[in-house]
Amino acid sequence: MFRALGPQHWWPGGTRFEVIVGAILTQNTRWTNVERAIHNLRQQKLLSPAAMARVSPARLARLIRSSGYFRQKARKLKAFVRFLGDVHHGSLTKMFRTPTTILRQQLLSVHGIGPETADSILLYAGKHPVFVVDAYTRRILERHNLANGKESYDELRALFQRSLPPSAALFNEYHALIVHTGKDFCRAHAPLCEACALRPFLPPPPEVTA
DNA sequence: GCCCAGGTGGGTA
DNA sequence: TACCCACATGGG
Repeated sequence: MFRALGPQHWWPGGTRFEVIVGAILTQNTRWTNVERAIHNLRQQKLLSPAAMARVSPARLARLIRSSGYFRQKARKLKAFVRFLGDVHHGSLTKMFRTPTTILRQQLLSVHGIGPETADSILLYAGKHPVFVVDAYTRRILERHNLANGKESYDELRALFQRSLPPSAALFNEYHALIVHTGKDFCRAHAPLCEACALRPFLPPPPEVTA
């Protein structure tokens, strides 16, 4: 994938806080919709933990409207900056100095941060070597008979982390490439994929209803 | 019009 | 534990 598609440059320019905001806003949402919301927040100078802690939930929701679920996500952003203030004195530097497994547990306790968002924050904002699993990762593994669909998120994450060197740069690129190819991973890049080259793409069987 | 997107939390059995 | 469902905008 890397040879064919090159580096994906995920979250190269933004601040750590911007990456975290993006990770929350992009939940089940296209990145293009998130970009407008980020743009609004930057324009209003709200892309800092302190500023976001002060803004009203209603105004925050209005500014991030384009990213969908805007009331829920405003609440989630507020929950994160409150956590950051309460537990890490408002400092991302202090937060990311926390050992990976402990910080992961802390993040999972914050409203609106589930496993994928926690790992995206750890990896893309904090450069902690955790592998981010998403719906595409699961589909690709199932298609290649490396998973059966019953595994938990953490089991799939463990599969990658025990099979690869613990490199944040590698995990960054790998997850980004999986998301970039998305649902068309196998079809669009069949020449890269031995399993798919040998076995033409088949749509999933229709649901059988009782 | 319909489907889907870089999920998560709350409710019910 | 294992499903359901709400959350909501914007692009193909």
